Amino acid sequence: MNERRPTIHDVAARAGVSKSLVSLAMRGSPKVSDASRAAIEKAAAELGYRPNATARSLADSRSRTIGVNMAELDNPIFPEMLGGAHTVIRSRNYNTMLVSGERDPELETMELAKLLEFQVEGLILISHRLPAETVRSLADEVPIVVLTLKDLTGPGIDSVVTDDEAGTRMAMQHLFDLGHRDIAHVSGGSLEPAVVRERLYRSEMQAAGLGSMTRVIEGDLTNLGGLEAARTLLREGKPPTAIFASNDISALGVMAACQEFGLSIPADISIIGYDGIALGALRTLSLTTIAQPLGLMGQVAAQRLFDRMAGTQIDDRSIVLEPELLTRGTTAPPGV
Amino acid sequence: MNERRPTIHDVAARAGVSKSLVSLAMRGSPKVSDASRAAIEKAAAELGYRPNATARSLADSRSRTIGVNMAELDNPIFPEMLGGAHTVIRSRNYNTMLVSGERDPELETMELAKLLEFQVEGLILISHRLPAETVRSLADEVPIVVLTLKDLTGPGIDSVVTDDEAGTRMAMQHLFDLGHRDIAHVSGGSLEPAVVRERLYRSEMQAAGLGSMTRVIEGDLTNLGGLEAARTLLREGKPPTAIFASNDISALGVMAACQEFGLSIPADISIIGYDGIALGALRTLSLTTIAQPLGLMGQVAAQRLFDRMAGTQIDDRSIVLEPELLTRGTTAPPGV
DNA sequence: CGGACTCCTTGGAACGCTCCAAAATGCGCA
DNA sequence: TGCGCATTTTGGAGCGTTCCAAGGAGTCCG
Repeated sequence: MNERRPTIHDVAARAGVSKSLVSLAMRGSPKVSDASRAAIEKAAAELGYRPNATARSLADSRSRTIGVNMAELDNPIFPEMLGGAHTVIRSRNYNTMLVSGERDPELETMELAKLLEFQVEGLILISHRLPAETVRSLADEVPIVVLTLKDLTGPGIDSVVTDDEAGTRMAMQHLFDLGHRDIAHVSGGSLEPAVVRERLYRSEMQAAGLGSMTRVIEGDLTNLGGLEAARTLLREGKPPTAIFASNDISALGVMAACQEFGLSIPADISIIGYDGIALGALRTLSLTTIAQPLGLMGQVAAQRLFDRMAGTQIDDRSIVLEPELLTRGTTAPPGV
Repeated sequence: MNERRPTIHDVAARAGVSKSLVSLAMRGSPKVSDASRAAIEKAAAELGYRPNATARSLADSRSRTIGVNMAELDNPIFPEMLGGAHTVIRSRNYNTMLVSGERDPELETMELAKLLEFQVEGLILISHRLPAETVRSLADEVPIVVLTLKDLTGPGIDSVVTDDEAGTRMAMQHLFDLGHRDIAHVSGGSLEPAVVRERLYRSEMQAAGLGSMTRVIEGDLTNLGGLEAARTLLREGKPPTAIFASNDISALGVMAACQEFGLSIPADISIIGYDGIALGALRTLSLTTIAQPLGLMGQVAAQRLFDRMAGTQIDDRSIVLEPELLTRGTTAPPGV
C-alpha cells in the first residue's frame, strides 16, 4: 500500500527551503513570505504530504486528544451525552479517544491507563465503574470531569449533574397535581442519582401526608429490572394509580408490565420516568418524564474540561443543570 | 498538577541500568535477567512511570489505533455496531479514535484527515456521508472496512453487510404465511440497503401475484419519516392489512401513526420492521423485525480490518452475514 | 556608506521511545 | 586457564515534528 509517507523533509527539499520553514508554513505562521508559502504548499500538495500528528505531539508535548470513558452502551443516555461532548471536543480541534471497560473495573482501569499513556490532556467519565480512589489518583495526572455523579470529588475532578432533588420534586408535584395519591416508586439501586430520587420520593410523600402510602419496589435502572419490579408490585394486589420510575429505561419496563396486567396507560395507571431519553419521545411510547439536558451535559462537561486544561481559575467543582418536566402521554388524572 | 512525567531515562538511572534495558523490560522481553527486571519494575513503580505511547508510536511507527467514523447517532444501529467493533479493537490491544462528521461531508472529510494524521492503522466507516472517491483515495493510505454498504468498493476497501435480499424475502414470506396479501411498504430513500429492500418488496409482491396491490410510500429511515409516511397511507382510505417498513426506527413511527388512526396492532394491522435494534425488544414495543446481527457486524468488520492490516491474503472484499426473522408482537394473521 | 531594524530563514537540539550492532558478562568444558 | 558460546546489556542512531537561538537579506536613515 504505502511505501513511505512523505515527511516535512521531503516537502522542504522539493520546495527548496528548510524543514523549519515548512513547519512554520504548515502551522500557518505569519512570518513565512508569500513566495515561500506558495512554494511549500505546492510541494506539499504534489507529494500528498500529511503532517504526522504523533511526531507533533511528541515534539510539543500536546496530544490534542481527550479521553472519554463510557462503561455502558445499553442505556441511551450515555451515547447522547457522548454526542454533546464530542461536538465540543471537535470544535476545539481536539480528538476523542473512546474507551469502555465492559463493566469490569479492572479492565476499565487498564483502559484508562492506556489513555494516559496516549497523553490525553483530559478525561471525561460518562459512566464508569471505577473505585473513587482510582479516579482520584488519575486526577493528579490530568483534569477529569465526571458526569452524573456529584459525590465523586477531589482536586482535579469536576462534575456535571442535574438537580435530582428538584427533578424528583417536579415529578411528584406533577402527579399530585393530577390528583394522584397512591404513588409507587420503582427504585434504581445504590448509585447516587437513584438514591437521591428514592429519598426525595419518600420525603415528598411524607410531606404530602402520604407517608403511609409510600411503596418502593427495587429496580436496577434496566428495562428488565423495571419490568420485574412492576410485575412484583402488580401481583401484590391493588395497583397504585401512578408509578414513578427511577429512570426512563426502567419506566418502559414498567409500562410493559402494566400492559401485561391489562392496565391501560394512562387511563388506569400513570407512569413517569426520569432522564428524557430521545426514545421516550417516540409517539409509540410518549413517555412523560423529567428530562435531563443530556446533550448539553456532555457539552458542558467538555467545556469545563477545556477550561481546566487552560488553567482557568474556577472555584466550584460541580456544575448543576436544571431538569425539566416533559408532559407526554403516560400521565393523566387517576380514573374513578 | 504534573511537573514532568518520569521517562524511561529516569527509571534507568534509578534502577542503575541503561534506558535500552528498561525499554526491553517494559515490553516484557525474555532477554532481561530476573534481577534487572525486578530492579526496573521497582524503580518504575516508585517513580510512577507510565510509558509514553506517543513516543513509542513515533519510534516504531505503529499507532496501535483504529479510526472509527460514525456520522449519525440517532439511529441506534450505529452505536450497536460501534460496540461490537470496539470490543474487538480493545481485545487486540488497540485504541479506538472516534470521529463523526455531523452530516456534513466536508467536515467529515476533515475529520478523517485528522485520523490519518494520527497515523491510525485502519479505518472503520460505520456510517458516513463521504463521496465514494474520497473513500477510495483514503483507502490507499490505510485499509478501510465499510459497514452496510456493498456498493462502495475498490482496492483497500472491504465491506460488511447482511443479505438484504434474503432478509426482505423473509419478511414478505412471514407476512404471506400469516395470510396477508394487502401489504404496503414504507421505503427508505436512496441509500443502498433501502433501495434493495424496496426492490425486493416489489419483486416478491409480483412473484406472489400481488403486483397490483403493490403500494410504496416514501419514508426516509427516520421515526418521523415513518410516521408521516404511514399517515399519508392511512389517510388514503382503506388501510392495508400489513406494512413492511424499511427499518425499525421508521417502523416505530408507523406504529404510532396506526395508533393515531385507531388501528390496533396486530389485530387490525401487522407491522414488520428491519434491523433488529435492541429497543424493538422492549416489551412495550415488541416489534417483529428482520434482525441484522448488529454487534457481530461491528466485530466482523474489526476482525477483517486486522486481517488486512496483517497483510493476510483474502480474496473476497465483502462479508455477507445472514439476517434473521424475529417474530414478536406486531404481526398476526389479518383480521376478518 | 554604515548601522539599526525588520523580516525571513536556518540548522541543531529536543521530545521519549525502539531498534540495532556491538560489547560485556557468565558458564561449561577441554 | 582459556576459549567458545549463550545470555545480558549498552550506546547511538533514528522516528517526524517543534522550538530556539542565531544568521542572512533587505530597507531606511543619518
